[in-house]
Amino acid sequence: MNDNHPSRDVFDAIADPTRRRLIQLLSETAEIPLHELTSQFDMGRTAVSKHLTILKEAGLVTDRKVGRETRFRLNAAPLKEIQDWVSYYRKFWTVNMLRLQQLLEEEEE
Amino acid sequence: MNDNHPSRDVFDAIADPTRRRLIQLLSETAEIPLHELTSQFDMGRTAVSKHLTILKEAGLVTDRKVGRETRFRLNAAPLKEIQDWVSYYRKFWTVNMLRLQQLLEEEEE
DNA sequence: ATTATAAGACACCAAATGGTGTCGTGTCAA
DNA sequence: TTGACACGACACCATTTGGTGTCTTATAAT
Repeated sequence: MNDNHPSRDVFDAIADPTRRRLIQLLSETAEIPLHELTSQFDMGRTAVSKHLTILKEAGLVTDRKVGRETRFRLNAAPLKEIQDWVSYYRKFWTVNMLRLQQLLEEEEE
Repeated sequence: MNDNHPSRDVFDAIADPTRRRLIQLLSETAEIPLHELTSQFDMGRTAVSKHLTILKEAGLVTDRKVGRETRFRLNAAPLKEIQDWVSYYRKFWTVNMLRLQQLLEEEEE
């Protein structure tokens, strides 16, 4: 069970807009070959492939060879970590905390 | 009302673990001066200050000068964008979609 | 008045990032 | 069997990133 994948931070993986768009595309179809994904972007196959590698390292996509194609699929499970993280801060924006804190501070002075 | 801040992508801002820890620290106290934040990290003041600048550009923190200190505070509101984004993918991990898709595919072949 | 503290503004640097182009190979089609 | 296609593996490059150190200035403390 050796890993082989250098294991990426999921936060890091979703930081790039191209990778978020890849995730979006992969969520729309069960399985998509590289060349088909590439045609959706203004960049070469190599670049798209690199982004997919990063997503793979974060566990967000898996791939398999079918004939001469490499087909990619989404595995959204690691995104749970993002939701867990962000949900903690929800209480800080539901009320307008910034305004609240400012008022509290003006009083204390 | 000109911006002045180059406006950062929130996804980009939270990609760095140091910045996430800063957000964590700022969520625990209403307002913290730079030197106090710096003491929590294994890096110089300049580095921490740079991270805070990035968070500021993303709108996640605000700062104000008090005496010789610069005090920082959290503004979690922009994190809503993260939650909105990730919540869309929740349906993909609630069921074990990966396994499900694999099964569907084995059938179709 | 002198000294210590807090922090902004730089200049600097190594490593990572996000792209490119090319070459070689396996696979499908004519 | 010949050619086109899909892709991995590189080598390469400019820019960004994430850190450093130094200098200067404003403020606070003694």
